[in-house]
Amino acid sequence: MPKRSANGSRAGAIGKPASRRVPMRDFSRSLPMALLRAREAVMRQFRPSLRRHDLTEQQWRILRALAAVDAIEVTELARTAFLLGPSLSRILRDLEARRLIERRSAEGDLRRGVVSISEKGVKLMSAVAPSSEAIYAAISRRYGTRKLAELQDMLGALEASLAGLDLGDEDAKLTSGRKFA
Amino acid sequence: MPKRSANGSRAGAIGKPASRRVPMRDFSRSLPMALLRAREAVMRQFRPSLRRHDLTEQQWRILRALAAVDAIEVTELARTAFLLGPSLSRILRDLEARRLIERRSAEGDLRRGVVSISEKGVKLMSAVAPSSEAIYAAISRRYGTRKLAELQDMLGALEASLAGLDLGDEDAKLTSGRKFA
DNA sequence: GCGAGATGCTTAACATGTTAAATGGTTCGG
DNA sequence: CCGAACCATTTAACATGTTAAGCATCTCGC
Repeated sequence: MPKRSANGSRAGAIGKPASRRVPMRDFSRSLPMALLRAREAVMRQFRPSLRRHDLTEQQWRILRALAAVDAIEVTELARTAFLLGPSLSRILRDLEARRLIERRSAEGDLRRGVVSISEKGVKLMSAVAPSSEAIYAAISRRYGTRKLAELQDMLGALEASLAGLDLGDEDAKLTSGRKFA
Repeated sequence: MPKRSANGSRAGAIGKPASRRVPMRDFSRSLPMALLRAREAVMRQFRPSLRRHDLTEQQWRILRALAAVDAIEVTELARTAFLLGPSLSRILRDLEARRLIERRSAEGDLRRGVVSISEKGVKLMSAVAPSSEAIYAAISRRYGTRKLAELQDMLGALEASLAGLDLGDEDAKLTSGRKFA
């Protein structure tokens, strides 16, 4: 596909680094990037193990959440496994098809779905958990158990400090002012 | 702690919490979850602002990376913006269609693509950067600037400590190389 | 009871993450 | 030169993230 813009000219319009024109924090100091990179470094360790059991990261999160309780409503599960409704809905459909979970509806409220892990799901967890724990132990050893706990605390504190902050409309003040009541 | 045992729970009846049968770290102490939640808490602040400018998080990452340089090869950009090739390929196609970036191919090697931000892209960045910086400042204020720097350091250290570790085959040792059926 | 609104979940639509395969270009041994 | 191996990027296929709609059910005021 020779779709490229065949711009044979000497990069004419391409000027100097825009960083001089658009003042902006150095990319490497972006907190979201740091969190993303750290998480990816961690997940890279787990993914092959999950993959060998045909589990995605999210499916594993759901099974773990289900394994800790007897049964749980879908909305509550979404909160626990930190998944949005639509994602959870799709994943539950697949996990049910694989018979790793069981569903019914809540008594007295047919809107609510109640989910629980199946025996087959428990067996799968038993197969995965040992290696998962081993990997976690290796990470903890490598990074330092104490430091790891400290990191967890700081992450929790960050989350807590931003809870209910909602800065999302900051630039509304900068640009146009309030649009909504 | 009770040991895991397939104690033949009744079929159909939903048994007791599987946590008794599958020993596993408490879900709330999962490092990947903590990182995910923290990152989401941060990104939740930025997303509305980006959305007002019709930018996704990844598109913004790319523009930021491009703004810091004159031009950059696709592979290098993927590393900088921490995106996989296929994702980057799609996003560049869209950004080019919106004329926010410009592409050409490297002299002497037609395989390599070279990307740079366009004037229009720079203008867009100029429109977004102020609110982005304001949000970042608010987060820093709220969490503590010093603490934030410390967190960044610890995240970097975590990433570094896991670099080249690759525990992915840990459970191959545990399961004796059971083949997938 | 009953109809409007609220609630719980699912579906739709589009963008990205992820792995595998394909495409086009380059390099190098013979 | 020639073709095989290699390299950079893209395309393909499937799963999830994200927002908006859609459906069924429930609640409540009248």
